[in-house]
Amino acid sequence: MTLVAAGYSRAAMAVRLSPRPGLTIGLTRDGQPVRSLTSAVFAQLRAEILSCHLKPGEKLLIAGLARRFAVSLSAVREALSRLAAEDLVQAEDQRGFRVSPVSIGRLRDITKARIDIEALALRRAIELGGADWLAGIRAAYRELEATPLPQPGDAGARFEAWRTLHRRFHFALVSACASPWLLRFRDTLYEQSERYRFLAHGVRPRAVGAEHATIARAVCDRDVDAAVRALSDHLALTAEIIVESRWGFE
Amino acid sequence: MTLVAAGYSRAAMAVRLSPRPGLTIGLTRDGQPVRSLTSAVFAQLRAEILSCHLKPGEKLLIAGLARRFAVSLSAVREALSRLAAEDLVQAEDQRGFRVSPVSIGRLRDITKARIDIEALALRRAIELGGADWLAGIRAAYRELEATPLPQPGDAGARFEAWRTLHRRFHFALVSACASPWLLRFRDTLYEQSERYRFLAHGVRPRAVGAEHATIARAVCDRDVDAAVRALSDHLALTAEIIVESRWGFE
DNA sequence: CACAAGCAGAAAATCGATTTTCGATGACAA
DNA sequence: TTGTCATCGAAAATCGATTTTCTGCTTGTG
Repeated sequence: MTLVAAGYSRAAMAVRLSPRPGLTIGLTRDGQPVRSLTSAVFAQLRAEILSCHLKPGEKLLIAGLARRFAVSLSAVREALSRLAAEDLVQAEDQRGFRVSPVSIGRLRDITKARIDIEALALRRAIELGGADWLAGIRAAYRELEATPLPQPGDAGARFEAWRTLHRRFHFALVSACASPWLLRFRDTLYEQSERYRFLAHGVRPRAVGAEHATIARAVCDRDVDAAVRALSDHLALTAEIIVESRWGFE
Repeated sequence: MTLVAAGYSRAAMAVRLSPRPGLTIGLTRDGQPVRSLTSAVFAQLRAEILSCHLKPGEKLLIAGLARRFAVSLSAVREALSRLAAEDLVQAEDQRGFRVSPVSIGRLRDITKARIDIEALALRRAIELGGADWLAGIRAAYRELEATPLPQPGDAGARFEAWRTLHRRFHFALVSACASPWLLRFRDTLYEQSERYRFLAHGVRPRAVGAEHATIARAVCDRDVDAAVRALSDHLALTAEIIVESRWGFE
């Protein structure tokens, strides 16, 4: 029966994915459930890199990861290849993989490019977005506001919760931009900066809420220039704070 | 001895790479020689997709490709994963890979995003570029001019030669932009449009040379607005022609 | 001492056998 | 007829054994 068969498939996948230590069944970035071991490994590694659990520059031993996740070498290799494509890890033929390094220079580049590209996307979104888009922004903003900013030393879950809402708010702003490619690039850069954001988390008090409010207000007023300016300032300030913090790697 | 050992390595790699039918030792995009089978397969597939030898939408059977290149399944899988990251192929868990489809909508998106991003990069390049940069542009322009535009029906090699120079000219324009991320995104989009360019090659006579000249002149005059305008027009016109051509896939 | 060559263990890359999933086809009941 | 469900070959995914390459250490030499 299809239902039972499908049920069985899901169950089988759960059986295959879940009992592996350190591997949790998650969702891909487009909200699809993970349907293969490789994707699960990919997601797990990605999360660990973004949260700097795997440190910038760290060598990634394929055999070690395979043992840790209880999967085969190929699964790990493929996951690493995919991460390399987003520049979260770097690959060199015959020499394996390592977590992409971080540096002030890279952060500056990411930030500048991000400001430019977010601006492009935001302009288009303001031009094209309808009432539902604005409603989405307001909802995302309210949710974000309602969630306490995680304090340094907070448990991972608390941090994750805020992080998800923050991501969602920023995505809501540009979601009406109607250009898959711009959104994709924006997403790549957002992800890149997430790692840096983590490194400098909580080093300096800051009125993030007010900044978000300014952006949201300008967008809702459809004031393109003010919105772009507010967003740019927001991103630039984040980068500044991170640079100031002089984090532990480099 | 180190030297002999190194020589031996290279020879061994050549032995391993070259006798495979349909697989040629090439260079990676950063000019490094290909040092692994996987990279060779990646490069080969990429070339075949860009030249539409592998048709948009076509299913890519892993086993078939592995047989064709005389390599293992894993090598092909990994190559395909990498291609998926650039959106030259699409992957779906448990369902394999296919060449990314083409469509008017996608072309429009690629073109719009490309115009925006090339403009960003060009502005920065004009701002930062020195004499060597200008010299590079002039050299690339002269070389491109000296090469006859390939006619429809021309041999692949002729086509490839022009294509390489064209790529090099456009890259020269923005090469001084000093932002790895912008350049990377630009490159991705250039590559994407190459496939479309191929589909509509030669459908309508056009003064490409003059367009390139206009761009080069404005850039050499450091006239930012004129340069950006000329480049945008150039890209937009290309897209228009392709759309007009109503190519055979969709 | 500085430097080349040789060697051994570690790690990456490759392979093809095995397992799992997909998808088309046909049987059967409502 | 229409919609389920079982079946079966094809294709994808996974695995771990094998081969190749790298890397650090040791030894020998000028």
